[in-house]
Amino acid sequence: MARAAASKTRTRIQREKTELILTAALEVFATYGYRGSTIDQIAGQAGLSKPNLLYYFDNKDAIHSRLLERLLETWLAPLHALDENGEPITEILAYVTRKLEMARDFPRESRLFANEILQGAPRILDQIAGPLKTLVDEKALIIRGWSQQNQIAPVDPYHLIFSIWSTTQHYADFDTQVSVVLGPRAATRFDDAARHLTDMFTKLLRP
Amino acid sequence: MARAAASKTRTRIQREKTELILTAALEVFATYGYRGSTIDQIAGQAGLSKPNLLYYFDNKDAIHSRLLERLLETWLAPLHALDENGEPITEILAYVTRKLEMARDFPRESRLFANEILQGAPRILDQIAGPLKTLVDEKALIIRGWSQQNQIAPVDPYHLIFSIWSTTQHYADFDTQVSVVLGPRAATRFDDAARHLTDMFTKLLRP
DNA sequence: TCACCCTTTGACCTGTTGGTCAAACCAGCA
DNA sequence: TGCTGGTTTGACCAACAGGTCAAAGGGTGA
Repeated sequence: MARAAASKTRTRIQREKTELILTAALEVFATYGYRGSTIDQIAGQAGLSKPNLLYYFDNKDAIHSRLLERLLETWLAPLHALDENGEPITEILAYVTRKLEMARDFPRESRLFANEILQGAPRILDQIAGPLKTLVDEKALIIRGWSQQNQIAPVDPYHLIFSIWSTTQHYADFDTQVSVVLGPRAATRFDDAARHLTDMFTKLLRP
Repeated sequence: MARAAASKTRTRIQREKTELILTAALEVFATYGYRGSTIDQIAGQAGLSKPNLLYYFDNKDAIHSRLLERLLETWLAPLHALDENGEPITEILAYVTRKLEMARDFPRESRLFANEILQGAPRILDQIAGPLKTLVDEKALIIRGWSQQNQIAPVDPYHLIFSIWSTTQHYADFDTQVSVVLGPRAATRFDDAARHLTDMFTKLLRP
């Protein structure tokens, strides 16, 4: 077992190198998926030798797992923030906006997640079936309540959430395609997307 | 070079085995991506030995390339069918429906495509920048025309198309997540999605 | 039926990948 | 300044992956 992993990170160097490795690994895993990525690639990206990297993490899987742990928190935060007591349409539009900002600011996290789900979520199925599903169920109930009180148009809350996830994450996961198709217009893709999605979900939800 | 690849497929066995291999490879590549898949895996899935598989295809890349070639045709067909002379909203909703049916009936093709784009589209960038972009530009022009003639509400045609792609393909690419989150409701996910998306795009486009 | 060519396979080769280890190296504190 | 324990590395290993090849096995038309 790697020395540094035997106990909680304590020295300055350990903190720095661990972070360095995770950043490099995020880049690599997000692009090639777990099986498509190699330790050498990650080490190279981090500017370390392979044995040096393995001094900080027990093995390839440990790096990946650590990334996924962190990911879920970040990932669920925006939905968590959806407030039952806020103005319904404002709340949902704010959620859309936050998700789109995450696609813009954390595209690698989005791709890491996409890769994992595409492969059948072998390593995070528990988290999907547990915390994620719980949170979605909870928020779906709130949205259904808003529907029933006629504060928003009648809508299937689950498929609404899927629509928000898919449309926003598309700008991270399929950025290659989006940018090529848009050509020069790609420069303003996130602003244009914000306008488009705000418009779309407003029209969908207005009672 | 593989014997069978030297000339156009001619014998019965060649036709059958080639098809068998491509089907197996689609399954494997769609799940693990190019680098994450092995020839042994594909051979195993097809019930063949590795050398036997390599008798029909020169190498791993040849199998993958063949799949991608076929994919683009299938992939662009529904958009191609969008008819300038049809009733605008009907045409676009029909496109949404067709795309959703493809997500339901050809999820592996969708995932293969998603995997390729996620990795930066190294092997189909030309096709994206060429035929795909050309087709999208052409159809975007039609949609813009409909907008300007007030047959549909003003909308950014490119981002409309992205929304259609993302929402429909989500049900193929993220099926693991969708099914887990929906739980027992998952049984009717495609019908529910059809209703939801029809509703959403109708409201978006109605002038 | 038999020859011919298509098909299949076991053995093998080479490069890659995940991972180990002992030894060298270095940072910081007594 | 000299320990001491954290850090780094080159060399190495076993398993795996892509791909080759010669030889054996079959299907089918003459």
